[in-house]
Amino acid sequence: MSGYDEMEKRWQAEWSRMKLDNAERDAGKQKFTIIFAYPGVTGFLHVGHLRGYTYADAIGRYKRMTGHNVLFPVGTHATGNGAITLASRVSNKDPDFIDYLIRNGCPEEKLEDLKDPMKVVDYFNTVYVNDYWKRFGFLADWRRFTCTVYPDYEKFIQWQFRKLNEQGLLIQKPYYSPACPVHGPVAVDASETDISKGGNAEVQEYTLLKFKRGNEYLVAATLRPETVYGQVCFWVNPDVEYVRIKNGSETWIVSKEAAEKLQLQIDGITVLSAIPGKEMIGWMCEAPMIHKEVPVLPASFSDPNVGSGLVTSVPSDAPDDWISLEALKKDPAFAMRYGLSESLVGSIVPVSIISIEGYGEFPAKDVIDSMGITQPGDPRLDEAKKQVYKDGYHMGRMKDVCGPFSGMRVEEAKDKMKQAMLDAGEAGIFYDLTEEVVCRCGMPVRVKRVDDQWFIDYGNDDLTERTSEHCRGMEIYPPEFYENVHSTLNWFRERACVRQGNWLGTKFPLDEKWTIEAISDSTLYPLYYIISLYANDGRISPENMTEEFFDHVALGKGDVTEVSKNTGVPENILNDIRGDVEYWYPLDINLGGKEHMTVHFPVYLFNHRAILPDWMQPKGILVNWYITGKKNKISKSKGGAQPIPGAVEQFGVDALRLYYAHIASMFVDVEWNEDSVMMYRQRLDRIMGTVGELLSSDQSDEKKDIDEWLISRFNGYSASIKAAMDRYDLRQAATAVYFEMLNDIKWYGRRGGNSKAAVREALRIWIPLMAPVTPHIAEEMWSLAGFGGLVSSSQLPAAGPVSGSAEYREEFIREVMSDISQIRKVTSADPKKIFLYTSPSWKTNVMRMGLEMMDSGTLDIPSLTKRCMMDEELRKNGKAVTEFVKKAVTDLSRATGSKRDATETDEYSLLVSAKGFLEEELGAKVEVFSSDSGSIYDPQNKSRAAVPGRPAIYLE
RNA sequence: GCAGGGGUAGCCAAGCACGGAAAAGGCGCAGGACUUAGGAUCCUGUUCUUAGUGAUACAAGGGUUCAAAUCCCUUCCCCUGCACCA
Repeated sequence: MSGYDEMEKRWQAEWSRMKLDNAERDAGKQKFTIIFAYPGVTGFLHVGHLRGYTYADAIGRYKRMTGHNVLFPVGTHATGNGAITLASRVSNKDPDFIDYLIRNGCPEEKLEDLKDPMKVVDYFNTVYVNDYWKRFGFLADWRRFTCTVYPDYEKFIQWQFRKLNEQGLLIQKPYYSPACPVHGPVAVDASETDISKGGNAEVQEYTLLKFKRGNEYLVAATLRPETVYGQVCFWVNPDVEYVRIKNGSETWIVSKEAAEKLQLQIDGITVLSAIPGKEMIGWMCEAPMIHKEVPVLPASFSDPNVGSGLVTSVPSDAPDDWISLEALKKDPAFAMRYGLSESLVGSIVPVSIISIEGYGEFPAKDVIDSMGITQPGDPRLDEAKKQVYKDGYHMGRMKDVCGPFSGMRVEEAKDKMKQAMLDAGEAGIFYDLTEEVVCRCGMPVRVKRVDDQWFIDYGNDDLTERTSEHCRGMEIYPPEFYENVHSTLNWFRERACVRQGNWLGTKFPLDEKWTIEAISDSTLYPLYYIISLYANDGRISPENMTEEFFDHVALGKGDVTEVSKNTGVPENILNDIRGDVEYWYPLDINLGGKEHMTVHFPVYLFNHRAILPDWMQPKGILVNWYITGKKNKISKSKGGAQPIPGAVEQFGVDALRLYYAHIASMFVDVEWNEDSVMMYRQRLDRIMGTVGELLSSDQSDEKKDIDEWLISRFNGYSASIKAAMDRYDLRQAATAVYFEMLNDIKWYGRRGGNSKAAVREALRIWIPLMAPVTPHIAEEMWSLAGFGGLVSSSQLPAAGPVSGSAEYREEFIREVMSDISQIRKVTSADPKKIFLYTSPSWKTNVMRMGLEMMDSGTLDIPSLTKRCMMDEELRKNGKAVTEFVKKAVTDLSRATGSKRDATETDEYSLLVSAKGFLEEELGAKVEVFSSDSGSIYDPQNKSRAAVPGRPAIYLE
């Protein structure tokens, strides 16, 4: 129990009472609009998610305190089948899931409700807003909250798609998508939201090779159509039952499983009859492209679930083929069992077709040999296959035996040969998943052809170009993303934007049998936060939100009176909305997790560019990396991380916020670690304790040097922190605020600083700087200091002047102390007396001359020496001067600033004034001498080592 | 496959974009102070060397430069994201 609960809630209530969270248009103030990419409603969030959100709030708060009118709206994304899945798990009384809900604080009586997907959405919306964002002290404009499945939001999305259509950016074409027979298209991805198995599967394109035998075809599926010139035989699994199928006018033979898959991809396929694999062994069939008769041989590796279940054999470049052929040759008895004569098997010789640097005639053999694989079925064959494939693809060249493709690079030949066979009717295309995928409902997921799939045409050159161009003028962090966002935009092709099946989401306006897919309905939405305000309080309703309405408020089209008449929205409301849009748009910052670099951000940019005018184009993007779990990622679905309410209770909100802000740069992943958060908790305790002491201790009105130092330092921080915050570098800012400034305050006290005025001035600088990241404690201390008002609504004071000399003088003292303790350490002595000798003034003079020459660019050892020797006084000291000049010149060429200060500081009186302090700190008597003065106590002649900025030291 | 990031002290992590003083800050560790029993706090130290102002480091190896963790090249090793998943 942190005990901060009460304080946090008190200030949150106060901010709310003062309406700090509401964003209202104010023409006299510069606006700043920021959002974070809203989360999907898929369950409880964990501490990792708050990282990005916290950045957004801290930035918003900082902007508020630097003269901006800030709009920071939030929402959620419920499109998809997440809520449906959750609801069905509740309906099915899935014990794990029920337990998960209860454990995360869902009241038991709520469960009945959650059988309804929309209630699930509502429930989690409440949790996100109240338990996470409000609890974290965010100053978001809650009135604008929206969710992608709200009827008004859907109107907006439909409008957006009409606009895309007007631009000619919606296109239709066939598409191959993983689909469940019951639920339609499903997402196959590592998070396994839609599916229960096979998250790593990918859709792969196979080339179907047709091997003619009489009037039917044995159909093999291959990933390597470029190897057809190396075909020497054909593999059939003798233990598998295959089927004849009718495809148009042709009869094909494939595995039963493949037939089922093909039916989803090719119309009119019917199964004719079964045929055991055994029966086919020994057949001869004509290989495509090369038109040679090849024998059908038995192979156990031929899997009915993969591809067509039949495999063409290219031993030269396929390790499986090579090893299986070898095995067959070595075991004539086995071959005989299938009626294969030894001479037939023996006559099959691999054909070398691809030359790859570093490989011999038969790449497959080379890999097998180097990996030490000796028989079929070795699990490493998979790896061997990948190796040969990869090297062949990138470095390979087709050999002379490859007809018209001879000499081509494999990369190029692959497509050309595939196309040639397709054109000749010798091949087909088939899509399959790389591993078994099972839907949440238990049905197998297969690749299905969808004929009239709609796409958004992100491949459009003009759009890509204009979007890319706009990005050059944006503020995009990290810089790497600024650089490579262009290649991401270029890489984008058509993207399927609608889907069918049991999904929550907006109906596609051009054809309502489709539902708009989850990424596509979340591209232009920041704009909707401006309008949602009016929808949420009932000033407008979904029925009002026609195309004309959005054209007017978003694009400024049409005449208000006319639009008002047609939409039923009063003119003044239309004017207000339009005015808000003109004021708040575009977005200054869109903040999202690193995955969005290739997902949301590109489409966000594209859609803005496609639909909205120049002045509404986005200004900034900020990407945050993740908080990860130990070893593996913490994830929403799999859990493993601390629930947010528990963490809040344990550490307090501000400690968590500071943890996010400071633990690492935004652009690296961080492993979640409770001890680290605790450390930040303690640091905040220390700061509050220190400030409390400062406020309660007796202070004087007396002015001291150290006061000037403190204020100078704080002014310096104030400026550098603002600079850091302007770059959104919260970490650097936090280092200064929570570490360096505290250290300085401590040093100030140690040096005897206790001026009431200086302390108050320092706190007026310091506390507001804490407000963006740790607003609750900042507010608490602000009020404790009696500064009046809320620090959260105050403005950061302008940074005052920095005194270089005050800071140098203090640095000088610290270095003297450091040198003394250094000497003490090496001598392990415990001196009773410490003698300090400041530099003789002739050295200071030499240094000054050096600085002058440096300024005029004429500094070097001989010139400075010469100049010194012209001086009567210096010449007396000839040898020492030459030596010092050497040193001074090297020093000066490294760092000039501190040397300049050194020549301008009266070190003797500075040390004398610090004498008391030094004696106390060092626990010894301190004597200060100037090397210039005639009679000094210096038994070891240490004083000759003294230089400006570095007094000599003698311990005794 | 496509695209991108990184290797700095025992650990985390700044700095590298605009090359110029062992390299911020934190953690950990060691000593001390304090005074308590707190997941305290405060000092000091933490590459080596040395009565200090010296030497040497930034994955490895080359190069450019008066000067490189920072720029260029090569090699090795890690990591991340990738479209109907948000």
